[in-house]
Amino acid sequence: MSTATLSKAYDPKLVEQSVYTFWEQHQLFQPESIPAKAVGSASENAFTIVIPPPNVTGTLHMGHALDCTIQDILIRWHRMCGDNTLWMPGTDHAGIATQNVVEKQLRVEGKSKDALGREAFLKIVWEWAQARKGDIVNQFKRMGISPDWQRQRFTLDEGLSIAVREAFVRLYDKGLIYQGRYIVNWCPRCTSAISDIETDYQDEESFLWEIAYPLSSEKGQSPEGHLVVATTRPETMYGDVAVAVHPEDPRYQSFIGQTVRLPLSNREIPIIADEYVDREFGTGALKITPAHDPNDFLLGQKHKLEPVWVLDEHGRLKTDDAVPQALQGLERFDARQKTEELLREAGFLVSKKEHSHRVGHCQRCNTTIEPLLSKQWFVKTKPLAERALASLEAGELRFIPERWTNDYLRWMTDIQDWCISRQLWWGHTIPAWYCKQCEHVHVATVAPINCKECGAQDFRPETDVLDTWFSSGLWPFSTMGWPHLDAPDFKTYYPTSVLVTGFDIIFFWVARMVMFGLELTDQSPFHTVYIHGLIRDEKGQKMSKSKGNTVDPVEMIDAYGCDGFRFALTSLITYGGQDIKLAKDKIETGKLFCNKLWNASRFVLMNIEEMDNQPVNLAECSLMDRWILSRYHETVQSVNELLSAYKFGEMAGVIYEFSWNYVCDWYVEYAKKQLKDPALAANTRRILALLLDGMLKLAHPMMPYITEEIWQKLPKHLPYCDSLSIMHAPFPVADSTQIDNHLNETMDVILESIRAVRHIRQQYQIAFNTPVKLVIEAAHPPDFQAFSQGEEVLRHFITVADLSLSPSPIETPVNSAAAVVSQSRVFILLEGLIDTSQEKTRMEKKQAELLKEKAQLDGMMSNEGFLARAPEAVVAKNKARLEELTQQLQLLESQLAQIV
RNA sequence: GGGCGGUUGGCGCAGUUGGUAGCGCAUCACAUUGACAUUGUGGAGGUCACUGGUUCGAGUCCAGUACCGCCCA
Repeated sequence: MSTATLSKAYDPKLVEQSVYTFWEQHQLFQPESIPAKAVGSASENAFTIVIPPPNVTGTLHMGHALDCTIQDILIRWHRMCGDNTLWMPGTDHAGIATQNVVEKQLRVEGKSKDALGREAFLKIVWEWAQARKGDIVNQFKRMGISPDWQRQRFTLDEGLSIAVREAFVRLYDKGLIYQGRYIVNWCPRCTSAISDIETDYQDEESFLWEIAYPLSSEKGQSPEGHLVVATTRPETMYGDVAVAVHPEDPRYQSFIGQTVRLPLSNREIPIIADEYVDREFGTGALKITPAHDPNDFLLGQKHKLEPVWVLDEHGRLKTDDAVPQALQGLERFDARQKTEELLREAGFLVSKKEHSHRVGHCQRCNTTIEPLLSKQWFVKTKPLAERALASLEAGELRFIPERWTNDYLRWMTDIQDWCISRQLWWGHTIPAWYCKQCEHVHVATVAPINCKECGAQDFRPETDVLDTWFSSGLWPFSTMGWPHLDAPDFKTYYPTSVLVTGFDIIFFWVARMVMFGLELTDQSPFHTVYIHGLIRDEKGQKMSKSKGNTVDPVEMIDAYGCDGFRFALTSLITYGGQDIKLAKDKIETGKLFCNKLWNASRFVLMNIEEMDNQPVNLAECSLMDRWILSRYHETVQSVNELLSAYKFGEMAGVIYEFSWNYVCDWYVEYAKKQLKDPALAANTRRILALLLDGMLKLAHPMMPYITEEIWQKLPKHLPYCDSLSIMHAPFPVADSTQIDNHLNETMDVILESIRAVRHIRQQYQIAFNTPVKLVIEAAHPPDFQAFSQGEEVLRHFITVADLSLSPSPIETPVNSAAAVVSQSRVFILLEGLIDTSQEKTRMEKKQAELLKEKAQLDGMMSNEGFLARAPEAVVAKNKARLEELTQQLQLLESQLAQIV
């Protein structure tokens, strides 16, 4: 990165790796390397983001690319603003997901986790996770992001594990964690409990079986001597402990209090009455299976019925007296079929009707969930949620876009206790020990010595591990050294500033971080949650491995370059957080923009080699100079405002427009002329250098590589180029005194005239470089002033042979084509014959446009309501515009009159 | 069933205090290399889903309808 000349086209492959290596070598991502601000403490100036830690399960996808691009933009911007900026990176151990993937791999090799044993299995998972972590970090680096890799964390790290145990014990001691026997969502494939929100419900076409349960009592008055129950799960009938009917159901009044015998297993169970029963559903008689159905469990509790377990952890019918021998050991769906057959044969099956209902599936492996009554650990969420809600109300936390607040509110308000124990091996073991003597439970950060209950010294440790989201919930402070309150990072960087993530994990993750943060640190872990949309494919479909429509971000980076890719992503972000449909031609746009920036820089660098180190001399500036500086400061101002407001898409648009449509299209072209003028060359170089430096700095957060590469080639003697890297160079600050709206209007007249003349040139097929004679009638004084000031600019852009400017009305020159600009007429003198019909068409078209606008304005201005109620400024603006329009129309009419 | 989001030129999308509809891509014409053909110049293209309301004025606010998508039960 030393020669000042650039190659003809931007080649990201030649730049990205060496630039990233440069950043890393100088440890520029570490907050310690940022020059400290003159005022404020390290903590006061801190800006912190913790990365949503990706699962070590897999590879990064487009969502990660978007997520980390947004974070990198914020981080690089704040870093350049001199903030004490920390971006904490890391990965998540992803309990179930990782264990599943490794188990699957073992199966391919003909091994199983149970054969290996816990210790050997965990060793393999660790190796696997370490390898994946490396892959993920490499992918992240390809994205050009700048987190402090020195601080990288993993949820199973020693420090984070200490935090997990500490948090568990504190919550347990406060009664916010408890152990209890409840129905949980059980995945028979993962052989673990999972939480409510890890369960996805899908509509399934199934059946409703109606089964006759014979009355066992002699007092039975039913002619058939039985009660017909309806069920979607006949295979669980061996675990029935009662049949329930509605207390006011006239059909079953006489049945209440009697008993029935379970077909096939012959166990006797009571008929009970409960208002919970829906009389309209099925037969109105409900079998109660408390061990295997959540609603039945509640009814069972209410009626003090002892549950009977008939399904084991693999979803097979148990080898147990309650289950008929023929069915013992059968998988649940086989058992369902077999049960149906047996019932049919024995004459108990009354009917089988088609029925569609919603069935829970494991989010990780899609296995049908088995509701199972078991002993699990839970977080009592209500008190935690109350604090979380209060902090939202107190304004300590906000969502962008705001609408997510409602979703978050509703979920927090209607929150269920959270099942946190998992029957897995990969994860944080729950810090609990059972006394082998008296079964007393001890919860502590370290193993107990003596039983508090009976004094025994023999303990059985808990084998269950915690839900991954438990450790993720501590992430913003466990990564900072909590529970050590004097840990330097915790003191300086906590609470963090912004959390950037997708809406899909608001409940899984964001909500839990807020609850834990408030409970354990007394502070909201961040003040702003920025929620972005999902990346979809070009047809708008969600990307998924099963659909095969996933796009690998690293492949996109290989093909289009990282900066082009990042620009494209950023420009597609909307403030409302709309999902993003990503097509390749959009990324192509980003690549083209990089090339444009590269070549503009190439031009500037080629021309500033000889430059001095003086600041721009405003007194020596031409109209064009002052105009581009005005536009530049305008751009700087809006980029800063847009970043403050998290409007990334607009920021990308503003930078693109300024660089391409202002600097490249106009200023660079004009600078070519000024550079040849000895009186202007030196100052022009200063302006070019200033603009290039500014553009690079503005774009750097979004496009880190190309901006660094080019910036390094700026002359080192420039006062604003003296830092080691653009990363630590100060972000541009607008000088509002240089923003000149009057000047912008003047230039608009000139630029519009240039376009009008170009249009006429094209119409008459006058070659671009053929000099033309111009006559301008500028009877409107401001126009005259504008043309007087901008004559040089006009001459340069339209190759003028001769130009005359009149402050008063003139006769229409013979053989001329005309355009009306502002309130003036611009004539091009044509040597050949004027195509009057073409002229007429153009004039009439313009006339029609203006008349339409005039009609609207006339309507408004003759409306008394408008004049009375509209703001004065609007009325004045309309009045001025109407005057201008009238004038333009007059000019057009006189022009048309002479064409005939 | 409840909630949320979307419907704007051929395509993809902007448009937050209501004041004459913008951008990118594609398209048409011209330009052939002096930073860039990964380019330049100019043009064409829209009754802002529909209905009604509020207002001097609605893409923008309110109510309802249709279609598409997501979340929750």
